[in-house]
Amino acid sequence: MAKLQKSIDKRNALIKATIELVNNNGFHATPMSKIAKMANVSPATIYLYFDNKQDLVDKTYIEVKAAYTHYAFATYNEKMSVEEGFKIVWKRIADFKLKESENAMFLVQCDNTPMISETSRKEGIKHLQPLLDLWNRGKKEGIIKPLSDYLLYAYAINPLSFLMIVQKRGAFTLDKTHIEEAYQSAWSSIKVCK
Amino acid sequence: MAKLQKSIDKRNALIKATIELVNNNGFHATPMSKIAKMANVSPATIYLYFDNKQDLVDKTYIEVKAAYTHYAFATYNEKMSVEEGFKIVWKRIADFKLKESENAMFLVQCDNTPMISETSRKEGIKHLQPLLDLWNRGKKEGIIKPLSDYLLYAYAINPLSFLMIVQKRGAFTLDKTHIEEAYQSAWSSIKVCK
Amino acid sequence: MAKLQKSIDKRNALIKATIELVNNNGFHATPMSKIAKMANVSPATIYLYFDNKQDLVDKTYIEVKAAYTHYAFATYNEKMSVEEGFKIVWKRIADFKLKESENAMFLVQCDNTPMISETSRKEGIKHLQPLLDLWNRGKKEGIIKPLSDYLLYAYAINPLSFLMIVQKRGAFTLDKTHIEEAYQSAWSSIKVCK
Amino acid sequence: MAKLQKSIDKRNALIKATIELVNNNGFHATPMSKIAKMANVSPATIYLYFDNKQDLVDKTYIEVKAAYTHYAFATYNEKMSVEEGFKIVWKRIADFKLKESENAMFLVQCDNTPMISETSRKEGIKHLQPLLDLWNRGKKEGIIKPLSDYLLYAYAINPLSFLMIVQKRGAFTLDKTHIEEAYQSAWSSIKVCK
DNA sequence: CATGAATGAGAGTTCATTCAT
DNA sequence: CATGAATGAACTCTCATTCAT
Repeated sequence: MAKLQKSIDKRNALIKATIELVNNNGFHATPMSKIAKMANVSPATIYLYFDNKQDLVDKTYIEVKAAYTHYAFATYNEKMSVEEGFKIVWKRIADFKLKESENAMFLVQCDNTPMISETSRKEGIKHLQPLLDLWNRGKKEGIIKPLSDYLLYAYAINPLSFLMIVQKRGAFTLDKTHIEEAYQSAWSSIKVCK
Repeated sequence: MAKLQKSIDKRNALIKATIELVNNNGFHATPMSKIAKMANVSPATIYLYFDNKQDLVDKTYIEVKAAYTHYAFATYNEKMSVEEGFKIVWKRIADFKLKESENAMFLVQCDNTPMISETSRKEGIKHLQPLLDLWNRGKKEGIIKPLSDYLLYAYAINPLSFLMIVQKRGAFTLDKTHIEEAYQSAWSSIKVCK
Repeated sequence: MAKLQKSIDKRNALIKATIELVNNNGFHATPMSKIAKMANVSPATIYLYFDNKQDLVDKTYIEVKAAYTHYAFATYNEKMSVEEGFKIVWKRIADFKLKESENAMFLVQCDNTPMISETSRKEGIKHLQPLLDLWNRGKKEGIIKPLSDYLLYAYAINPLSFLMIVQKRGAFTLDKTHIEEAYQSAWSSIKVCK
Repeated sequence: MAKLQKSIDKRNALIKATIELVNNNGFHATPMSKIAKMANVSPATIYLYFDNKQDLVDKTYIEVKAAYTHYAFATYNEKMSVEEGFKIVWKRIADFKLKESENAMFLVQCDNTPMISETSRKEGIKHLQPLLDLWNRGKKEGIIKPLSDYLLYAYAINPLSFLMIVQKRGAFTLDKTHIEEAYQSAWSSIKVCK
């Protein structure tokens, strides 16, 4: 029990170190030795928990992606109206990107870079289904524009990633007003104009 | 003169090879030796044109970014109405992302990764000024929402990058209808609703 | 007693695993962890039975060498005539090399490689004494050529190792006829021609 | 020209260092770094001449094997009588094993160990053909026993390897008399007794 | 007696960069 | 101007060995 607990701690420390270092340096500029050092273990220890570097970053990706979607849908349920449901999910996503920006930055880098294996990428995408279901419902009810899910995602969700990055780079600070404005832009880009 | 010409060819070949290889493998998984091979020069020759690897990728970034903005504004002039100007620029940007997707992909990877030096990033951003000017005009005329430029960019332009990536990954194909729909979403997210 | 029994089983399993893995991969390409796995024990357990890797392989060598010589002389006794005695021993050795080829291969690899410590090598050689005694008797009786024991061994015994190896590699299959021919060659190379 | 010469020198130095170190320590106990040091080059330089460690040792093997057979047949021609031809070749082989014992030891280790790739092993075996041709001639003429080539090799040639090893270990010194005795044993083991 | 977890040291290999030509 | 050869430094990963349990 004590042993097992300790193991999970080390695994978590490794995942955390991976996120931080990859965020700052990129995948290939992050040596295993630095990850080990930051996690306070020997380089060899990493290989007790992960097969190799690719496996480490893949598993990190999947874990962060799962945390992301879990957070996004935590307060949502399918009985909400489309507009309310979207608002709730959108706000939670915005929250995640701002409050857990380390995690969110990591996902952005993974999603825009050839550093994640294709299988892990697909694995990570699965958890978004509830949002796609919500949109389908909206389309049927004539509330959401009848667009491809990719287009809806591009306009309703993806801009938040961009905003998070520029904020992280210090060029700009997102405050509550901006969030509200962003939400309005998101909603107006996908809702059916009456 | 002949010599100089030859030099420019080599430089161009190096830039091109860098783009292609970084697109497929990422910055740090792209060795100088491969770049040299693809450009049909010796590794040592790279250092006649660029200071080091960072300089090579920085200069590549700036050159591609300049080509991008040049393309974006090629048919625009400041006497156009705000709506017309935006439409023209937006369509040119969409065009660039689809037709010159190698270049566009490269920019996306640079912009979402810590691989470009901060100075080069700033250097690359300057050329977008005409679009910001257009938006300012639109705000004054009450046509564009009075939002931060970052927000406008996030909703009006950035989604195109996302769409280009998913298309590149083969998950989705953008046709003319999608482009038109995307434009409508972009415009409705930043225009003032009357 | 039960505990001791269990220990001997583990020790034997370790020796057996060592032989098999070293045969297939060589000494240094055989990690302790694989030996442990094949013997169904923990890597740490090996160190309860052996001081270190060198000790493990040295003790394995001595054990196999002892088994080899024990087998060779099992049906021999010193009252036999020189020719009969040699024939009996030679046939037993041939038998061992063919029937216990795993063990025999292991000895060959040890004897042609710097993997065994010098002391263990000397330790292993001692058990051959009865054969040397037989030869000395033969020399005195004028039946065996008055050659150095090394020469006698080289021609009378060592060829069997070579034949075993080529057979193991699949290039060639030794049948009863071959064995008889080999014996004739062995004997004619050391007996005094009349 | 000067460049090319220098390259060949380095390659030769690497081959030589490989032989010496593998002889003393075995394949897997010979790190590339030591080979590099002994050859007075950087570890990275090895990879300009060989693909990897396996390739280095394979190519070394083939080169030494070629030198061995070249030496063996240098003074032989097919018009010699079978007995004379065999004697000449046998003596040359004995010479090689004693005078170029580093090379010969290396071959023995390669041939009794799973360190050489199967393809290289086969490549190395080809050059022995003239000896097999000689034996075939001898069999037809009724001078050589009608045995498998493997048996002939086991008794006529292979004992020399054993003798070389024990001499190298210092247990025994081969002088001219021994060589003559060994030759007689070799010849009597394969010739047809009249 | 037996272990799984942990690790320091070192393995093979790659690569950005330099330099003699 | 252009190069192929060379390399030191750093990379990922393995392994013999130890130790708390």
